[in-house]
Parts: sequence; C-alpha cells; structure tokens
Amino acid sequence: MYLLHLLYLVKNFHLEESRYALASKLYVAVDCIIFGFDDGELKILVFNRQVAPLKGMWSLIGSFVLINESAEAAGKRVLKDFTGLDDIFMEELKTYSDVARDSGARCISIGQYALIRLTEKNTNLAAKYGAKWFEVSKVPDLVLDHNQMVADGLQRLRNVAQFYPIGLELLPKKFTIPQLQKLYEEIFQKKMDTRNFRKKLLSLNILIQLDEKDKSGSKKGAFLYEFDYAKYRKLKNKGFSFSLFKV
Amino acid sequence: MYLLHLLYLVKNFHLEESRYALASKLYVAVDCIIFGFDDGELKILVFNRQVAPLKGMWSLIGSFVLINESAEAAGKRVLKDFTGLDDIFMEELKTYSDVARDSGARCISIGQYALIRLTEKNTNLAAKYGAKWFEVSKVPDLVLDHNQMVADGLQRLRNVAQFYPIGLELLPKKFTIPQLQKLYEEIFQKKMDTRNFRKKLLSLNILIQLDEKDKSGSKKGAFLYEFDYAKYRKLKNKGFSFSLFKV
DNA sequence: ACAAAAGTGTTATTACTACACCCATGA
DNA sequence: TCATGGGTGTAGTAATAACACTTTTGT
Repeated sequence: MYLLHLLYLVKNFHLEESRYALASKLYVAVDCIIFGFDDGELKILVFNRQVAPLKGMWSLIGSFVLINESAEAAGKRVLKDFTGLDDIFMEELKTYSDVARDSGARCISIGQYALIRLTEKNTNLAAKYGAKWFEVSKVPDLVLDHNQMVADGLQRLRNVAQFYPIGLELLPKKFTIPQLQKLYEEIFQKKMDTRNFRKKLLSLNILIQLDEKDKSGSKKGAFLYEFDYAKYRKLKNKGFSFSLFKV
Repeated sequence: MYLLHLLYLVKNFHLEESRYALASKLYVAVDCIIFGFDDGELKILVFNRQVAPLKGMWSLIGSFVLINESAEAAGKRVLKDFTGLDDIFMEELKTYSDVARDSGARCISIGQYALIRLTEKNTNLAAKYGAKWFEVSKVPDLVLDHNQMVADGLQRLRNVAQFYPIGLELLPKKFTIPQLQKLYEEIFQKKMDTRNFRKKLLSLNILIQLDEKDKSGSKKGAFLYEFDYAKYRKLKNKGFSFSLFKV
C-alpha cells in the first residue's frame, strides 16, 4: 500500500508542469456542520469516532477531498454517506488552514454547512453511524478546530437566514407558521410577536396556504403552508430581499 | 531540483500517520481579488504574466499556499509582495475546486478579496509588476476561472458593504461625505439622494467630523471625516447594524 | 368546561422617499 | 461674475413595534 502510494506520487510528479515544481501539496478535507431543527431546538449533528485515531472523541463528519472530485462533491458525498440524503442544502462556510490545526499532518479543511429536514428516518440513520444531535448550545468538545467551525457555522446561519429564506430548509416541505416562528426564535434567540411575524411573513407573498392542517402541535391545528420557490426566485431577480425583521 | 522535491515527498510520506495514507494531496493556491477606488471608479488589480506559462495573459495575483503558512498568511504575503502594503482588509471569498479548473495539475484555489486605499504610491508599485487597474465592468479575459472569481468577489463586496462599513477600507482614512457617496453609488450602481444619504449616514453617529476640508473635489471644499472604529465596534456588539439603505 | 395553541386589528412611532435652493470659493 | 460642487429641511408615505382577546378542539 505504501509502495503504491509512493509510486503514484512519483508518477504524478513527472506529469506536472514546472510551475508546480516548487509548491508543496497539502491534504485537503471537507468538514460538514450539519444543522437540524427538531423538538423546537436547533441542533448539530456530531459524530463519535469509533476507530483510531482519536477514537471515542466527538467530531464533525468529514472526508478528504479526492483527486477526482470538487470540494462540493466531497461534501455531498459525506452528507450522502452519513445521512442517506441527497439534495441537501449545503454551502461553503470557510476554509481552515492554520499550520498547526491538525497535529497529524498539514491538512486544510473546507468547512461546509448543511441544513437538513429532520425526520425519524434520518435521525435513526445518524444513530447507526455513532452520530448524535446536540442542541447548538450544548455541543461537546470536538476534535481539532471543529468547535470553531460550529461557532462560525452558527453565525453564518444567522447572517444568511436574516436575508434569505434558508430557514425553510430546516422544516418539512409543508410547515405551519407557528413552526416557522419557533425556528426563527431559536435561530436568533429572540422572542417575536405572533401578529407582527405573521403579518410580515404573509405580506411577502411567497407562501402557499394549503387546505390541510397540522394537528401535532395543538388541538385546534394550524394550517400548513408551502414555500413558493418559483415566486421567490422571480422576486429575488427583481432585487427583492427576504427579510423577516429589521436588523 | 526535481530530485530534491522527490526526496521531500518521500520523506514526508513516511512521517504521516496511517489515516492519511489513502488520501491524495492537492496543490492549494490563493488568488486575490483586489479592489480599489480611484477616479470615482471601482477597480480591480489585474496582473499581466511576464513569464511562461500563460505568458502575456491577464490573471489575478496569487500563490501556492506553502507548507508552513495558513491560507490567510499566503494571501497577506501575496498582497505585500505585489502592493507593498501590510495591514490590508482581506477576507476569504470561497474556494474554487473544480477538478478541471487548472489544466496543469489538480489545484484548488482559495479566493480572497482585498480592499486597498489607492494612492499614487501603490498605483506605481502595481505598474512595476506588470499589474493594471481595470474598472470592474471592463476586466479583460483572465486565465482559468479568474473571471468567475471577480464576479463572485464583486457580488460579495456588494453584499457585505450593505451591512458593514467595509466601503471605508477603499477610501483614505480621512474622507469626505461626497466621496463616500460616490463610492456607494459605484458599488451599487445606483444614484442616491445627497440629502438622504447624509442624513442617514450622520444619524448612525459613527463619523468624526474634522476641522479640515478637502479642496481637491471642489472650490468650496468638503469637510473631512474619520470613521470612529471604536464606537462602531461598541455599537456592533450591541446588535447595531451599519446599513445605508433598505435592501 | 377547560386547557392549550391558533389566529386576528389598531394605533403610535419611526424610518424612508421625494424634492429644490443657497453657499463658498477659485478661476 | 460665474461655474462648480458642498451643504441643508420638510412633508407625505410606508414600515415597524407594541399591545390582548377570541377561536377551535381534544380531553
């Protein structure tokens, strides 16, 4: 195995143009900050390493970026492997490249944050891989600089959610207005007025009210809504900005 | 030279822990999207390659990330080398990691955007390195995915400038209100009303009016102001947001 | 019948937009 | 004296924030 790898390095080295000759190559990884919203709480998926090295420590899930894939593809691959889900909202957060961040080897990591719709199915899936959902304020000590990644991811989520409707990526496709309000209250750690929230939200005209009600939250039941992506995209192109409250 | 590099690879390979054995290393570069504001125009510093490969082509300036420096340090190093300036505003934009983005070798690049205060001194410096300032709408064809980087950088500048006073990084430390307004009009491609702009700006209470006037723009002269960073930081910690107009 | 969450209107305050003229000065 | 850009105020409109009660329904 070692020999094969070495041969690969040698072969590759000869193929490269001279302008690369002086540069060093680095390990490049992706790490995923996966957010979920469940039980009225914003949570992050953390992973308990079941193999050495760092066995037993909590960590974000990640992977090296392979030679034949982009960082985005690597992120999607990781998400698929550990949640079973395709088609997840994922965006680059930032890179982590401190020289000493990984004591094992010089390795930079591209942090990506992802928002997933929590259902029983994928919470179970997470458990299968030794993963666990932690409330954002109760994330344990993680390996390397992963706690920093979580902090940065949370801040980014807040910044982006203020102006883009990405919060909806955390809710089921059909959701109620009280659910959405709770989500925003949780993201921004701030109570909001029900009447003002509804009024502002509905005035944006990007929700479709359905005929169904969700009765899981109350006896009366709350109307379900869907997000009108097509309409939102049209408005966005005209310079419209989704914003549920003053910054 | 080749032999030395090869020996380095071999040596390094043995030092690495087994968990890295299967991963490939990649070239990691930084590329800088350098913005400047001069002559009432928002400009980008572009570099004409004077050596092979890609001799004669326009390109952003960049460098490989060396084994003993962070990406941020690499960016600062590049800025220092090509502008002679320390202490420049620089922030990570995003990574570019398409497999085929660089035909020479598998290489990812971390785009960083920087804002510099243009003065005669550093415009000259740029010229020395075969660099040239282009108005953002007139940037020529660049190598690789650098035009994409410019487009992304510009969009990011707009997004960030809407809510943070980074525009001030493009002006001299002492600046006039008409200068600032022109800058914003240029960034957002939008004429603004002088009275409303002033009123809003001054109501934020983060500018210090000086006793000097700048007479370069008119016979009457315009009062110079300084940004009150300390005050801004205090306000920001309290949740204040710098925003000069509705989104 | 009552507990628990859903849903609804009005008013005061604040922020925004639109708009036109005088001022100071150097040439 | 005149051309040039700097500087100022007001009024109409729109957005926001503060506030409490009724409705529905399962138990």
